Amino acid sequence: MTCPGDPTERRPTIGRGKKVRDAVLAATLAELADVGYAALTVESVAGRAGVHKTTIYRRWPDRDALVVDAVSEHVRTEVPAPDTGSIDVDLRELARGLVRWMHSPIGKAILSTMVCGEACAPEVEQGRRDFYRLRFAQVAPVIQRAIARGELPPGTIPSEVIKTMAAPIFFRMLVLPEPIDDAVTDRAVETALAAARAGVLRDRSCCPPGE
Amino acid sequence: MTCPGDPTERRPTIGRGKKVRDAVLAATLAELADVGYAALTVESVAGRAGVHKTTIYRRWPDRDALVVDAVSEHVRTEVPAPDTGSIDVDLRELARGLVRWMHSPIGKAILSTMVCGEACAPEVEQGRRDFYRLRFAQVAPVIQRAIARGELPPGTIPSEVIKTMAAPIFFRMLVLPEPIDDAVTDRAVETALAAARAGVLRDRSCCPPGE
DNA sequence: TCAGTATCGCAACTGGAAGTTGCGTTATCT
DNA sequence: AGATAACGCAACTTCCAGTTGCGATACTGA
Repeated sequence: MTCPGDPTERRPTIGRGKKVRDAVLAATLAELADVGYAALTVESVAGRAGVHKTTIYRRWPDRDALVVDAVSEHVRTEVPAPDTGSIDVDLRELARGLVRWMHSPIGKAILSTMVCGEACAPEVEQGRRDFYRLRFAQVAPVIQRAIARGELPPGTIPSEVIKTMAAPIFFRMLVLPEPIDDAVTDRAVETALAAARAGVLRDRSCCPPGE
Repeated sequence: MTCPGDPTERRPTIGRGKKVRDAVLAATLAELADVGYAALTVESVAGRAGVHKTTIYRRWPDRDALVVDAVSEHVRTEVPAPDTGSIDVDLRELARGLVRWMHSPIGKAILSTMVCGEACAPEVEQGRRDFYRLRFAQVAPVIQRAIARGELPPGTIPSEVIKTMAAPIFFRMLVLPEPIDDAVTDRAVETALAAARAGVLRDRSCCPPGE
């Protein structure tokens, strides 16, 4: 039984270990972006990483754990929250960033992992919830500032504005699927703003419908 | 070489054949609803249908063809287009119907088939496009009548209204995922209506922004 | 009713990928 | 330089997709 800080403890990944780990995780992301979550095989990842299959299984218990590990490294990336003083400009910038991210290799890798419906590993499920919760929290200040400036009605729920903006983009990317151009992106932004300004996205439990 | 109508031709599925086919397709839908598309195995379907695996492979070339066949039978179902004289009521009825369908066994079966990201068989891909195109076409008259009544601005694109209403529901069901209650459903409807009334969902190539 | 034929059940097979095990080899740290 | 942790390798098991050959069975048409 070794505890953290125990002088007799050997760190599990040192030197060569770290290089292998990085190579495998990078290869996993590349495979995810190329063939998607369903078609990803451990042997392909091993080949791409220049590593033997056994090495992967010694570090990660199974395929899902590997994917979760590879993805979660890039899940905590900071997304810049724009602050131009105009909610129209800020929200459009967020939407364009979302679309760019969706088409990037890492974005595609994460998406293909996280859109497995209900039938995915519990770790993936939990990771997905954390991911979106974090993302919404990161960009909520953009909406809060707009409310403070009086651009959006008081009581507007920031996460609802973000979701309303993001929903049509995800819908076209994952469900339909249709190409996403600037017109689609702008329409998503304007839809979210129109709904927010109409008071649809307010918390109704605290504020009476003062229409 | 037999041609259709050739008197020497034997119909491929008669008598016993039809019962087997129905049992297998029903079992496929049940399995889809239970475990989803990714985890569906031909042997499970065979067991549930009380049929041998070989029988399935003799009638359908592979797993995907079986799923497509099972699903496509239920894809052409008519969805009633409400006509109460009020777009608010009509659209809310459409949204509630969508949510009910999503939670039904057949709805879950179809959804789990159609949300496989980019990595699904071309037949599934094509079936998905046809499915949504048909659905949008079926309910477009609801929007068109609202435009004719003056409830929505002229030039409003019916399919855009439907997509804007449906997107948040799919988003919460498939991406987040969050439970979908009446508040979420109503908010999706009001968002679509607010955007339509603000002129966001009009065809901009034909009508100048008469704001 | 009865023969003919299509369909089905069954068992045994190939092939690919997940995941495991034992052992020899290499790189890293002290 | 030597001990040791990490890696490479090969050989397995298991599961499922998909195939094949043959014997059994149920439907059809006369």
